[in-house]
Order: sequence, then C-alpha cells, then structure tokens
Amino acid sequence: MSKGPKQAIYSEFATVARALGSQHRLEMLEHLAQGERGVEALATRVGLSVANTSQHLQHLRRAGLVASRRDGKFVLYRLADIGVLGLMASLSAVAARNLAEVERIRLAYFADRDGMEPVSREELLQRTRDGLVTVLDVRPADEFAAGHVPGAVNIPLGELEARLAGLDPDREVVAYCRGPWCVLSFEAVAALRARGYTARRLEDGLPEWQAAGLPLERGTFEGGR
Amino acid sequence: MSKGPKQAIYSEFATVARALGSQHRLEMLEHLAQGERGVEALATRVGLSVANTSQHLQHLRRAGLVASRRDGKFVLYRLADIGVLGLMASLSAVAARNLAEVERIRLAYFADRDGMEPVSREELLQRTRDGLVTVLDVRPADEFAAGHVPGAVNIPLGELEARLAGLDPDREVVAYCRGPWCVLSFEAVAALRARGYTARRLEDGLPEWQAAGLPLERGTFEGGR
DNA sequence: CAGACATTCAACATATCACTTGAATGATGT
DNA sequence: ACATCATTCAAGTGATATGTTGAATGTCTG
Repeated sequence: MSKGPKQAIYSEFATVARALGSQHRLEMLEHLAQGERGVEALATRVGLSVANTSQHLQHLRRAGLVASRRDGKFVLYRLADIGVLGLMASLSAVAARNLAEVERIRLAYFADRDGMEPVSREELLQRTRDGLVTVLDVRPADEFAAGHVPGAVNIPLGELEARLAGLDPDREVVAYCRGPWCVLSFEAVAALRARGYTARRLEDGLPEWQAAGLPLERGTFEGGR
Repeated sequence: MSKGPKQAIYSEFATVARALGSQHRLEMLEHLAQGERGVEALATRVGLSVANTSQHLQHLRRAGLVASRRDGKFVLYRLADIGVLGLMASLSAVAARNLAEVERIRLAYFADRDGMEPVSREELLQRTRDGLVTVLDVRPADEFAAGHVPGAVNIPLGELEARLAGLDPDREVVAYCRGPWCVLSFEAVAALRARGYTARRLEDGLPEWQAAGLPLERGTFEGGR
C-alpha cells in the first residue's frame, strides 16, 4: 500500500490525527483528562449513545490516544499518555492563532472579555499563599473528588446560585473547570460578577495544572448526592 | 448544528485535526517546512497529480495550516505558522510513544539502529565549534539554497556516491535532511558507513533547527543543477 | 489582445466515516 | 447455572473524503 518507511510512518501519524478529527472525540478526551471513566458515564456526559461512544473509544484506542482497563463490570478508559494533553494544546494553539472562526466564537460568546483576563497558575499560587483568594472548582463533585487544586472549594455550576452563602463576598474568587475551553468556569465567573463578586478564571483547567507538576488534593467528597 | 460554544470550538479544532489526518498532507507539510513551494513543485515531490495537490493545499489552508501568496503565475504555499511544526512534533511524539506499529516500522527499516543514535543540536554546535565534524545536508540543492546549517556541505542523496571525494574520510560526518522522519539522512549515513566513514544523523531536520532559533546560512548555490 | 501556462473548479466513482438498531459477549452476583 | 448489566459487535444508511478527468479562471509574455 505504501512505498517506503516514510509513507508508512506518516500513515500512522495520520491515523492519530484522524482520531482527533472529530468534535465528539475531542470532547471525550477532555473528559478523560479529568480521570478514568466508564463508557456509559462518558456517553451521558457527551450526549451520545452508548454504542456510539464505545466505537469512538475504540477508535481512540486504536490511535493510541486512550487506554483502558477492566474493573468489575466496567471498562474504564483514560488518556494513554500525558502527551495527549500536550497534543491537544498544540492543536488548539494552532487553531486559535490561524482560524478566524475560533476567535469569532470566543468573542461572540464571551462578550465582555476585557475583564475576563485569566489568572495564570503562577499568579494563583502566589495569591493563595498570600491568602487573598477563594479557589472555586465548578466541576461535578465526582471529578472534584478525583483530584483538585489544594484548598479549592467545590460548587458544581448548577448549584452555584443556591450555595452562594458558602462564598465570602469580600474575597476574590478564581474559578476553574476542565480545561481552557471548558465553559463552566466562564459561566461561573459571569454569574458571580452579576452578584457583585470579584471573580476571574484560571487560564487552564485541572488537567493542565496536574501536567505542570503542581500538587493535587484528593477525596474530600463532602456532598454525597 | 452545534449547541454551545464548546461544541463550536471543538468542531473547529476537529477541522484542523482532520486536515492533518492524511498521509499525503503530512508529507506536504514536511516539504513546506523547508520553504515556500508552488503547487506543481510540491506535486512532483509528493507524487500526486497537480489538481489533487491543489485540493489538498486548499484543505490545509481552510484549516489554517498553510498560507499562500501569488508570485507571478505561481502560487507559493508556506506553513501558516511556526506552531504547525510544533503540532506535528506533538503528533509524532504521541504516535511514536503509543503506537507499536511506528516502532515496528522504525526497527524493520533501520535494522542497525544501535549505532544510529542521533546527534543532538547542542552536541552538533559544540562539535562544529571544535572543528571536529563535517555537516552534510543531503537535501536537494534548491532546499539547501533556501537555508541550511551554517558551514554545511550540500550533497543531495542521489549524488552522494559520485561526490564522495568531497568528504574527508578522517572527519566524522553528521548528516541531516528535512526532519526527524525524513529518510534521506538515514540512507546517507548507511551509505557512508558502508564506505568506512564515521557518520551519524542529526536528531531533527532543518525546520526544527530554525524553529529552535539557531542561525541559518542562505544562498551559496554552488552546483547549478 | 492572443497564446501560454499555473492553478483552481466541477463532476464523478470509490472508499471511509458516523450514527442507529438489535444482537452477542463477558463478568458479576444470587 | 441463571439472570443481570456494561460493553462490544454487526449490519445498514446517509454523509464526507479521496483521487481522476476535463474544463474554467486568472496572470504573465509577446
């Protein structure tokens, strides 16, 4: 089929790239970056049928992007390699820099981006050391339990309005979620600002925090439910 | 079509990834990393028809991976962004780490890889400063003319046997070509070793050298044809 | 302006991909 | 062993991608 080793190698690379070439699979990778997930749990989160999700996962596995293990009757998938996060970061960087459409969507959705300047990881570390900010994790409770920024408070976005009492209005809030393109923290910041809070986003999500070698805190699964 | 901004953004990212998801387009990007090229010149190099090449290029352009400009009756394409090289590097890193097939091809083709340990850029810089090595650029003369490692000698692979006289047998030769997956330098090293030379490959090719911010030398188009 | 030439477009055949549905597999627990 | 449940497989349909061919576009040259 292919003439030389170069063709064969590039053909393999193309397989990996094709596996990334689907909106749904990219979204699945974002979720898997939060931690292991079973097929059905993933299917629910990305809004696809179980069978379809399973096939996408196998596509990703053939491309070497995810790995799986069996645990009882569940098959748990995870990113095959921390490098997959870096690959997605490169992909988004190139797309954001060269596709006008990406910038257009950002502006259209996040109208008041002037005040949205994200907080860098270094800045957040500095300010938590100084005790100046409340770190807010707006992901679902199970993702929080699997690992979060040390000292962070978990209020899933859907419960934010109901649990505002847990947030000191006099402290700046820095919210984060799954990654640089996850909308949860954007919406949390918008909601908090509407209530008079001083709030900003962390530049990336938890997976990037972890990939940067910064410490995680686990457990502390307060909420039940 | 897509529900939220996240879906829309990921859909754009997927477009970029799909553009990378073709053996031929990846090969075209490797060539464009050497410098601007017209459609027909590229078509010849990758072995595709002109019309087909043109369509692939437009696919790449829509994905923001290449840009073009008109020069007389030629349309010259180039990488849109130096980040595209980084994206390809991430892609190949993930593929090499997670796909057994990639390693298999490497081993099958480059049987004696033990002695093939590549030279790093830093090591090459050090050894050229010390005057210990001949740097050999085995790419075609026009690519050499568009930019090469300072002090390098250009002997296109096809002319290597005929021009061995130009290489001092007592100096180590470090050969490089288009990139980490370009076979020219592998074959040059094998040929030189068969003739008794001490020869090794540079770990990457010229585009990576340039991307690392190292100096280039231009012109010196000695050979004519 | 006419001819030459590089590139792009349009239309087509073939192959691959995405998603659905319903059945098959494989591990668990009674 | 049997029933249960998560996951995977298989088959089918509509959509998308690839590569070919021949014509159209647009720019330079004479």
